[in-house]
Amino acid sequence: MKKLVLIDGNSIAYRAFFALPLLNNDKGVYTNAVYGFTTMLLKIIEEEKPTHMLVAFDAGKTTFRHKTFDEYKGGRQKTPPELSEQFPLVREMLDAFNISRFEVENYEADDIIGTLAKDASEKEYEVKVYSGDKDLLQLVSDKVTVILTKKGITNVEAYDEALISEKYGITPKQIIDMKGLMGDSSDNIPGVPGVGEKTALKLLKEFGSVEHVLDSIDQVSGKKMKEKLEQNREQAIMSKELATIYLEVPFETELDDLSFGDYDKQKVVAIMKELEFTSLVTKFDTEGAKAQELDEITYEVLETIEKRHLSDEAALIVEVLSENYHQANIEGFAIVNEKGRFFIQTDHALNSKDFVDWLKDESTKIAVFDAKRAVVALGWKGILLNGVTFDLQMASYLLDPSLSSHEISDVAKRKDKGQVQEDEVIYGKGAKQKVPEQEKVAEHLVRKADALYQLKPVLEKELKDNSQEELFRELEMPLSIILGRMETTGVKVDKEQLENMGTDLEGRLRDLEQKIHELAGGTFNINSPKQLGEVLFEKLELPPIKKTKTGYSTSADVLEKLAKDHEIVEYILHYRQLGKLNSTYIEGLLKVTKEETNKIHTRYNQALTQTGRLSSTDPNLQNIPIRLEEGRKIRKAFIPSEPGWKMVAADYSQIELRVLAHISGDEKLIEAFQTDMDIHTKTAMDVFHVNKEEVTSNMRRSAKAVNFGIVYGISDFGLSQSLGITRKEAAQFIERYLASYPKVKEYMDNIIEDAREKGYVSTLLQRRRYLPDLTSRNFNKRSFAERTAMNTPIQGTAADIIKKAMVEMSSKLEEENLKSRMLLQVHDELIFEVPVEEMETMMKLVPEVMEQAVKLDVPLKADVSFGETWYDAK
DNA sequence: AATGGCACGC
DNA sequence: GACGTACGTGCCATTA
Repeated sequence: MKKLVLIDGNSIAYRAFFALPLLNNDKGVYTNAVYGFTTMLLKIIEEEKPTHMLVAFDAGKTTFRHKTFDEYKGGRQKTPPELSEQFPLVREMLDAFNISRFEVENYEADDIIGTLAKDASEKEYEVKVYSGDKDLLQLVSDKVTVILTKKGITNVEAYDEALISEKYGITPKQIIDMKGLMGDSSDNIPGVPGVGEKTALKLLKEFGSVEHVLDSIDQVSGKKMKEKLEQNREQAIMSKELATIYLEVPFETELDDLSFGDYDKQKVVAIMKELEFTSLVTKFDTEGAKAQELDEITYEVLETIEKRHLSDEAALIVEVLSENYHQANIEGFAIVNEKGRFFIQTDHALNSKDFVDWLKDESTKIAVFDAKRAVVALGWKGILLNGVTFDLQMASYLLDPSLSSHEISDVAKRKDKGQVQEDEVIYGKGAKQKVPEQEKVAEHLVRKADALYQLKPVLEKELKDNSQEELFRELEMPLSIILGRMETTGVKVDKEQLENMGTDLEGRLRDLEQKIHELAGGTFNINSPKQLGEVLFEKLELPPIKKTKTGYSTSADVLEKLAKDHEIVEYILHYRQLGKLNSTYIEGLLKVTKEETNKIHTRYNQALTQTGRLSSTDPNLQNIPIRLEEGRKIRKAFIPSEPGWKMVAADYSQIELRVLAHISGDEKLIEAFQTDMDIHTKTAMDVFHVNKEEVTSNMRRSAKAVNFGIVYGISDFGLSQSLGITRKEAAQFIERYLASYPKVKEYMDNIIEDAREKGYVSTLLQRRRYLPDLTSRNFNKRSFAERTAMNTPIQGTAADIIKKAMVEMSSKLEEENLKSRMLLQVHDELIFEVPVEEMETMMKLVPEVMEQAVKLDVPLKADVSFGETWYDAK
């Protein structure tokens, strides 16, 4: 069946404008109304799947209604200029979607919609009308549904005859009579004074229409009402006339002209990108992006790969599709070099001695995308890849870590080199991901290799211009290989230990659950914040301290405040704590432990964080509990993979604050570290102006929180939260801190100024972070950017340092022929497994290498310890 | 499949 | 005067 969707353009744009905050893109163009409008369009297209579509706009200022009543729509607020300027963008978007739009002189959007709705229903179309204006309800029939915006923009309500009758007790046609009686202040339709919705509906239920009410005034109850109706006869008739949608608007357009479906997705995406609707682009791209038109590319599919196809310099694609590349399939290879463009099937490639030898050759210069992925995936198959000198992902990340994607396709577009489709277009995503026929894969891989080949010199030049060559070549590239080796080595877990802990936890969780249900007087899901909120704040009537956007907050800090009010709370907190341990750590870790070896192989993401830190996934081994003893026991399950070996852990002591002392040059801080003082006590002494003996545990706690704030760039609000004090007090704390360390204050001020001028901040080893928001007019954005400017050089330099230590540590292990293995990195900590005979060496070597990784004006300090398990290495 | 709330580490 | 306030990962519940 044919389906026509009619959209009241002005009404939806208005709704979107007022429902959304005033967004703008980086060119300062306001975009909230276009954004809302587009969201609505996408939703309509997806849900309604219309065969025909039209957006109607109001034309000009005067319409035929002004002849009837020249004050029609009088007193209306002028359209805000921030909205008016968005209408051309809305039209542009509609054109990209190939959606018909028009306006007709002298008529309103309503009339166009009414006329078409009538025409279409006569031709047996299903008609859906989208608007925010209740007037349109008069169009509802068995063929026509009117969908009104309720709240926001995508929250809507569909009105059919039944719903109108249920809500108002009248027919759609009587909506006009209702308006005639009650008027409409937004359109300046007068109606009958003193008659509102209630009275109008009552009258209509009794008399049926405006005319019948007026004919039967003597039967209307109430003297006052009779008088009013009598006095406003003409006004009521006129109001009804004004509210009536005109169904005979003259225009040429035929329904067939409104067909919808065929449009240029690239064009839509282009506009979305221009307006910075990134979330919509991703959504839209994956939903329906058709293969874009690309220029042809020539390549050979090689069955046997020989020396004549290979050369010292090449771009290589090792296509590993699964997100987790450990023991993963390789879908194929592509090579682009001066000899041509080649695709090779995986089995052909790995069976070719020439090819495998070429991969192993250390003297080649191979460019890849995501070196670690390629090396690790090949490594699991027993193939060495040794000649990688360029990783496009890494280069793009170092040049600008804030970019949301460093994918070849995106870098290619950004730099306008090569034509590459996004992987998602070729393979799909989620459950629908699949590998298409070989021809498609071959072309895609070749295009990627080709782009890589072209992009390498471009990004190399940029790295050089940024003085980031060394960071790239000497630090991150070697580190990626080292991390790959750590991941492949994996860390052994004592499964039985985990399982036993799990059994214990499950028992205790059951007991706690029972106790909680008892105290609550009924069963509910404690894991559901919604249900928990109802129990605590409604059933038990505890004071709701904080709200979230969906209901009551039940977070730990709220519960802690409630603990004194009801016994149940401490049980819930305990339940949460144990539940977390069981689901995330016990079950989570068991799930990812490799059966045959009892090893866990995490993956580090080296091209993600804005500061230069690593992150770890699948599982995340950088957030294994330590703070509470209960959780810390999880670490007992991490053990050496060889009998008799031990775990060795070394962590930097206060590395960030030492970095701060170095870059600020603050004498007091430097001295504190040179004499290896307890830095939090020292801070307390300086901030509270007391001597060492007078520092109370509370003073030290506050000082520690301030130091924490410095390291992580938190706001006065953040500090107030962690100390449980007011924002003002927190701000004073920070002020006093800065007054105590004037050089730190100077550094903070200077770095912001410097970053504003240059547009970015850098770390010791030239890592960069751009901060465009430093000049934002938005106070929040600007403050955030300022804190980032102060914090990133500190945290980023600390990241540089430990990375450098890792590279050096790796060389040392190799040079000295040590069997010890580096296993994990947790931001300021390195974990090794070490054979007994190397214990002495390693206990000395590891902290030495870490402490000497860079030379600062303060000493670096690394504490090292060992044990049978990670837990014992403390 | 996406979003929100919560909690873990640094 | 309000905004919404280190980052990153992963679990569970809820909703679409």
